[in-house]
Amino acid sequence: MTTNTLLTHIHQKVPLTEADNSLILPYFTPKLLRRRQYLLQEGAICTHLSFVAKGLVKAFNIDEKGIEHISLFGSEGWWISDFGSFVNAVPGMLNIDAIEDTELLMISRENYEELLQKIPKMERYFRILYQNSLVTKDKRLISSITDSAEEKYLGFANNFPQIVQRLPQNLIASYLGLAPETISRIRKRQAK
Amino acid sequence: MTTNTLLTHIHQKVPLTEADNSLILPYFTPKLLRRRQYLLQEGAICTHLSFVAKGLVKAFNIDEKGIEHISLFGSEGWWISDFGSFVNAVPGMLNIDAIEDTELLMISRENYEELLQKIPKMERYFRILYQNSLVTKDKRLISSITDSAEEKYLGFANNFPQIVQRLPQNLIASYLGLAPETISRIRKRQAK
DNA sequence: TTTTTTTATTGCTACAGGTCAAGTGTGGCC
DNA sequence: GGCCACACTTGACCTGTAGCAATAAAAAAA
Repeated sequence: MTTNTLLTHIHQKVPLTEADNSLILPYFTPKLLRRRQYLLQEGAICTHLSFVAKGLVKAFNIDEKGIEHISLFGSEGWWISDFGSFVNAVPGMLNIDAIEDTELLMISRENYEELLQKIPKMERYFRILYQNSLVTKDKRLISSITDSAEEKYLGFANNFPQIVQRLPQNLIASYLGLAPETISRIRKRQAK
Repeated sequence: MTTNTLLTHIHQKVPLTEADNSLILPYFTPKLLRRRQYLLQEGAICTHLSFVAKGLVKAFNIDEKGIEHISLFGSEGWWISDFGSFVNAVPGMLNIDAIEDTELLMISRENYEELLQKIPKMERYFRILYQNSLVTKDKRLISSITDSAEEKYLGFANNFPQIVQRLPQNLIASYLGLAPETISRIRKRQAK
């Protein structure tokens, strides 16, 4: 069941009892997303955090030239949202849509706040989750400033071997801030 | 007093009583850093989180070519550490040193863990702190991928007007992933 | 103050990676 | 099977920004 994925994921960070489980689950609503379907569009306020139980989604913004910049992929076990918009309840600039058919578990801002207040373990869970996310983002930031195109691609392919296979390379390019042609040339060089 | 800066900062996110204050403070140790003095060097395990009560520090890594890449500045009210190294207790790749004479309040990993367990308000404080940091880092990441050199510089100058004044432009360049000459040319263009 | 060190400016040149365009798969689907 | 839509490849060219070097200016040290 899709809720198991979530509970397992939380359990990895904070031990949960059966009682905890049944306390937590009512805060979440399941949602199915079909390939290409939008979860969020630019300008809207992001009202939910979404846990990806199955599938693959992407979050991206569109610049003045109309070019998509993917800032985040979400596959099994990842959370996805326009976090800035969610946290501050302001209109965001991110779009989120599904790359594959996707199963989500969503929690609204009100439920999120209540969950954190009522269940200290969940406050702890999110503190640890964010702690780890920060470490990951730091690394990505350093890579985006320090690394060459080739290093960026290889680093990504290394860190997310499963996901790379499921993604067309133009999406990888967008995520890494490279042109699709550049990825093509890098792959060619690698295949030597 | 330097501890006031910290308590005020925490208080902005979670209300504290006088009793809370005196419960929290013993977990921290003050430390003075003189200009150019190192707080942490590459390869070491980062054992403390440091709150900057006064002054200015920078965190940076050094690439194979010996070039410094600044990933973070810390001035009054900011936390600084090699977070990845701190969280996972592994050797880090960041150096931290003082740009100005600096007053820190430091907390060790053991004290940090204990503080979080014993004082739920502090668990909450750090969850909120990390939540906000994530939003900031997301923005920075998008900027580093989407923006031109000029947009990066102007965005930074806009977001941190106070800090820009205190920084030589080669450090700003390093932070933004640009050459110092590029900053110089941008400033010249702006001055038209 | 004078000296030394650090930082900033500016012109010239080089190159990584972007852009454009044309051509080549390749898989779904009527 | 043939058509359409995408994704990928490859070459030719362009451009923003880096790198270098020499000089000037400013800040720190003595």
